[in-house]
Amino acid sequence: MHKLLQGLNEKQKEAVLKTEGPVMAIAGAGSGKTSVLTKRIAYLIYEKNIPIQNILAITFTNKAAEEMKDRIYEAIGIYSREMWISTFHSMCARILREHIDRLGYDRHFQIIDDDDTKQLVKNLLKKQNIDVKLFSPKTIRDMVLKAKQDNAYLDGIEMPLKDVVATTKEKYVAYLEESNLVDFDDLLLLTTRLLKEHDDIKAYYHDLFQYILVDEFQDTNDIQYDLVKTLTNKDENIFIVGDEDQSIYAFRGANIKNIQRFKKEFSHPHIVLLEQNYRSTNTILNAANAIIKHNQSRIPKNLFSTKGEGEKIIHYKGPTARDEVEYIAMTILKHVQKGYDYNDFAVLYRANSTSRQFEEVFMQKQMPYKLFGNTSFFKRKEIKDFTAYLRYLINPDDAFSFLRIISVPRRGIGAKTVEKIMDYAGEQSLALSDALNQADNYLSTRQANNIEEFVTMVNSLQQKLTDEPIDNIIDALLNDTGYVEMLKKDDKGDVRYENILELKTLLHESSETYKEFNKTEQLSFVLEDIALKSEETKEDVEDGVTLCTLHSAKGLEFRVVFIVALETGMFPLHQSMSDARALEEERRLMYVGVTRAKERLYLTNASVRQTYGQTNQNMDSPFLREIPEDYLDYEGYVQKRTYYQQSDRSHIKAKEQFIAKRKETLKTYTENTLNKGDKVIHDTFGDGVVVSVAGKQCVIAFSHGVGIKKLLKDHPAIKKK
DNA sequence: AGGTCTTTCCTTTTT
DNA sequence: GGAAAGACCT
Repeated sequence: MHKLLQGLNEKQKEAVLKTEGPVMAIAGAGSGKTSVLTKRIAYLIYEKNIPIQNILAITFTNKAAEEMKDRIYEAIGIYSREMWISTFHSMCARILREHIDRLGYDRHFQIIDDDDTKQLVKNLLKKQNIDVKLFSPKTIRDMVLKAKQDNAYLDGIEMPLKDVVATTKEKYVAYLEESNLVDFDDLLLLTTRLLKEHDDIKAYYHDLFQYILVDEFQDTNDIQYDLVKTLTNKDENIFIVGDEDQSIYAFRGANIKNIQRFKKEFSHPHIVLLEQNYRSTNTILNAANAIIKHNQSRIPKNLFSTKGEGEKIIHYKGPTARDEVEYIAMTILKHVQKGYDYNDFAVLYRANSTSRQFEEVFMQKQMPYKLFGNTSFFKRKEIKDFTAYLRYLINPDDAFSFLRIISVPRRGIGAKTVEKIMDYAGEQSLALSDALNQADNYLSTRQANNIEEFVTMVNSLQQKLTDEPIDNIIDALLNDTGYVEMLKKDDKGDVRYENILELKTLLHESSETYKEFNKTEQLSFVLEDIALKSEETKEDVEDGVTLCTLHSAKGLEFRVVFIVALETGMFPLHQSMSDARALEEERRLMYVGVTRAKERLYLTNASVRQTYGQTNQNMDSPFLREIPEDYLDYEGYVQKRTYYQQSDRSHIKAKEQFIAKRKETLKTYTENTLNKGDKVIHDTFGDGVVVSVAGKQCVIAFSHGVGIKKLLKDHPAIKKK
C-alpha cells in the first residue's frame, strides 16, 4: 500500500484513488475531508505524475485556502504559486488579470468591496432624486446585485420598487464599467462570460485544468456552479466535497440543491459517503446529531465516532454577559494550568461584535488570543481613504475613488464643485481626468486653481510611485495630501496614524511577493489582495485562543470550544426567528459550531446583556433545548433556563412593524399623472411647474431660487396641486 | 466651504 | 455605545 494512503479508511481511500471522472464525496463534519482533499492532490502529483499547474482546487474562504496550502506543504513538501489553490474570487481575479481585455475592460481593473457597492448605490439613488430613507441603499444594493445575476429576478418585485431597482441596476453596471471597477459578483460573472464567449480561452483553461477539486460544494451559489461547470473539460475529472448539514451561506445565494444538480448534470458521478467522524467524542457528536435532526429539509446521515463517550457538555449561564466572559477566561486559565495550550481553545460567536468584550477581558488578563475575521481594519475610514488614494493614483479616471478623496482632507472643493465637474464630464463625454484638466472652462478661477493644485499633487505622487520604493508612497500620501495635518486635529488621529503605518507594513510585505512586476502592477495586486481578503488575521501570536465567528470556524477544529451568547435574538438572531428557512440555517450554523469541538464543549449565555447600548433580557437559545439532558451539565449562577414560547411574539413584532411601515410608505409612492404645465408642490423644493415629462423622469421648475430639477415622476415628495 | 452639533444606523454571517 | 451621516450654523 502506498504510504499516502496510510491511516485512511476504505471510504477515504476510495475518494483519493478514484481520480478519473466526476466524484462526489458527501463528507460529514470531522470525517477527514481536508485530509482526503490534500492526499488526493498529493496522489495526483506523485502517482499520476500530473504537473502541479494542471490541478485546480477551489475553496470558499481565504482561511480554507491557506489551510489547504499548509497541508499540501506538509504532505509533499512543496507549494508553489503555479498551483491553483485559491478561493473562487481569487481564482477569477487571476484569470481576469490575464484576459479581461477580451471583454473590453482594462487589465488594471480594481475590485470594490461591499461597503463600496453600498456607497455607490446610495450615490446613484441620490442622483436620481430617490429618497434613500424610503429605499434603503442596502436593500436596493442587494436587489441590484441579484438582478445583475439574473435579470428575471426583477419580475418578482412590486412596481415602484421594481423601477428603482431596474434603473439603478443599469446605472450601476454602466458606472462600474466606465470606472474600470468590478464587484465581487463581477469576478465570477465576467470569468464565466469570458469562458463562454471566447472558445480559445475556454480551450486554454480546459487544457490547463485537468483535475478540479471543489471544497464545500453545498455553499456554491448558482453563478459558481455555472462557472465550475464551464471550467470542467470533457474528461470531467472533477471532485466535489460537500455536506448539506453544513450549508451556512444561503444568505449570499448558496444553493444546497447544487449538490443534487451535480449528480444529474455530470455524467454518473461516483458517490462516496464519509460518515466516520475522527474529531469529536460521542457526547459531542450525539448532541450535534440531536440538534441537526430538528431540521426538516435534510437527508438523514449516520455519523459515528470511535472516540469514546468523553466529557459532558457544560452549559454555563451567568447573570450578565460580563460574567459569561469572565467565566470563559477563568475556565481557559484553569485548563492551561492543567497542560492545555491556548491554541486548543476557540470562542465562537454569531456576530463579530461579540468579540469586543472578549478582547477586553483577555487583554486585561494578559491572555494571548488570535482574532479572526477582524473585518474592521480594512473598513476603517483612514484605510478606505488610503486605498482610495492608491486606486486613484493607478487610475485617475476612477470617479468613485475620486469622490472619496477629493475633500479628505478639505482642499476648498465642495459638493457643488464636484457636482459641476461630474456634470461637465457627463455632458462632454469626457473621462474624469480630462474633465479635471479642463477645469478652467467651466469653474471659477478659484475652484479651477484648487483643482489644478490637486491634479499637480496627484501627478507628483504618481511620479513618486514609479521612482521610489513602493511603501514610500504611504509617507508621501500622508505628507503631500495634508492627511497628517488633518490627523493632528482628530481626537483619534494617533490611532488612525498607527493603522496607516500598519497598512504601510502590509504594502511593504505583500509587494515583495510581486517583485517581478512594475510598481503600478505591484500596487494593483496588493490592492486586490486587500479587497479579496477582508480579514486581517493577527498571526503575531504563536499560541493564542481563537476568537472567530461561527462562519469562519468552518473547517477548523479545537480541543475545547465555547459557543457563546446562546440566547434567542443573539443566536439564533431575532431576524431568523420568524422564518423557518432562516432558522434552519441558524441551526446548521449551530451544528457546525458544535462539531468543531474535539474533547470539550461549553455552551454559554447570560440573563442580561447589553445590545446597542441597551440592557436586554434574553431567553435561552432554543438550540440548548434540543440537546438531550443526558449530555449536559450545568455551571454558573443561574440554573434555570427560560425558553421562548410560541405565544411570545415580541421578537417578531419589530420585524412586522418594519414591514408594515415599509408597505405604508410604498403606498404613498403612487403614480403621479403629471403633464407639462401642471403645478406641483414638492416636500422639500416647494412650489413648481412641470416643464417636461419623459418616461419616468420629469423636469420641474421650482420657485424660490431652487431652480430646475430633474426628478422621478412618481416620487412621493411630489404632489399635484 | 467648512466646522460643530444632532440624529441615525447599526450587528448577521464572507468574498 | 459608538461611528458615520445629516442638519444647522458661521
